[in-house]
Amino acid sequence: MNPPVSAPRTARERARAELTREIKEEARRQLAVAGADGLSLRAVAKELGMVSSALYRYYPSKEDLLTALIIDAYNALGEAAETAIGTGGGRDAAARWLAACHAIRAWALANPHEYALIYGSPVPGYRAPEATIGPAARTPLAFASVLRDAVAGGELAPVADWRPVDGPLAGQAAALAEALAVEGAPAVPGELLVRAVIAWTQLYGMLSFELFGQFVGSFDPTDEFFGYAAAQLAAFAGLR
Amino acid sequence: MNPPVSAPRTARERARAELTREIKEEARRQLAVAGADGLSLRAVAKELGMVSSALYRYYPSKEDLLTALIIDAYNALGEAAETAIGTGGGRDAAARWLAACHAIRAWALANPHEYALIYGSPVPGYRAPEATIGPAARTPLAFASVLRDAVAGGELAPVADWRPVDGPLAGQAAALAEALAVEGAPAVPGELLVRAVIAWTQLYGMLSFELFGQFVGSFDPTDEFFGYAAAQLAAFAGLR
DNA sequence: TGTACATCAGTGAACGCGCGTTCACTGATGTAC
DNA sequence: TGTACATCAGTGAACGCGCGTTCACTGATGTAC
Repeated sequence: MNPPVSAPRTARERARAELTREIKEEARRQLAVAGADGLSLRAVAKELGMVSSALYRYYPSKEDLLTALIIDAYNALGEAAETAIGTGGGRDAAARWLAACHAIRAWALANPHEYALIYGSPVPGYRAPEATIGPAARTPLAFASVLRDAVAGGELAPVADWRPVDGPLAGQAAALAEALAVEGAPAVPGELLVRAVIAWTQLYGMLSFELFGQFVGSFDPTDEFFGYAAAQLAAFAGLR
Repeated sequence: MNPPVSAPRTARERARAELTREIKEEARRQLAVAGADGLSLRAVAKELGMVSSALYRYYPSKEDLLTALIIDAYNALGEAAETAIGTGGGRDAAARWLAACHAIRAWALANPHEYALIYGSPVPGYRAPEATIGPAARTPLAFASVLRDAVAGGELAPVADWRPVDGPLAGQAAALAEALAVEGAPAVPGELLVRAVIAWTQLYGMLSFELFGQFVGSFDPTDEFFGYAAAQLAAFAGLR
């Protein structure tokens, strides 16, 4: 009946873990209403029935609380992408890629301020610490796994309008391919990577336009356009 | 030797016009350093050797000053795009489209905070007034003029990987085509519009990634990638 | 051209607000013997 | 099991700051006669 060793044991430790979480959740709630600039330690404390100075037992500064929110947002988005992509299960690479695109959009629409926190204009004066790098990489790595599977499974169609990737760009692509390489899996060609990153940036361009209101008066609501563009760009990248 | 009637005549009017401009320029300078949230009327006034309440003779509120900056930013970007596109002059549609893409990137890199002001996450609590709509439309309208010229000049290549545009998306595209129609010019097909907007969003996705630091560790510096992607997407849209 | 009045720019003080963070403290929880 | 001490959570007051905006005012500029 012993709890796992890593779990908190004493009442104090349990209370601390819980409050650390509750503070973060209340902060996230305020973020959703007022955006990153509207986040106020005093307001968070008041909502939790504490005095503002008490928060400093849990987060050494406002910046640390913000970092925790950013890491959570990256992880939530990354998890959504990973879940949508799954392990394959009979679906082809294009279907998995598209599922990730739609999952990312769904998450962004449900959490617009968290999306803005990680993909919008940087919070002035905030410098992302190293701890955010891993979580930030989850979504791109999930996409990369689809590319690897597509290469391994021969699920790539010859792409039209081909322009050779050469010069410095070829070098960058090769370096990126190496960084994404996985033991035992065939390497992802640099050209495919470049096209995939193009599709990836298009995805975020659409999302930012939709969330930040740039589509008002053209493709608004954006559902159809999004679906069309995502499918078209998966094909553009060569996935089938 | 009379000055034009619309020009300010009295010393008072001249001083007012000049200070209105100087306030805006000092505000822009602070924007460039600290971002939209760092913009402070008191700091602007201090820098100009005035007292903060004096600004209210020129802008009724901080929001109005921000609106002026936003309008200026849209106009500056629109003008850069229009200049790059020009009136044709022997260049084909793809070349003009690409020139606009590169001009927009150059402007964005030179004015990152102004770019963030108009294309980044919305300033919390700020609601863009109607006066921003016209300036905001300049850049998309400039792109649209290239599409019209391409249609008129038969400069469209058949696009590969074609997916039919139908359902609600076709309706939106048709409505947009109508809104962009110009007396005497052939209509822009909805399918072309959809593809062009895809290319357009990809452009801003790349720019936001580059400016907000998401390319660090992959395609950074981004010059080559940008050039490749822009050319590839102009072809994707069917421009040649 | 000169004078009387109206208009307007800019001042300086003040209002009322909210913020992040520090610090000495009290009282509860946990630990060692 | 009971006691003495150490650890830690949370309090409340305070510091020092900057913000947008209002308002009664003075003095300069412009205008009508």
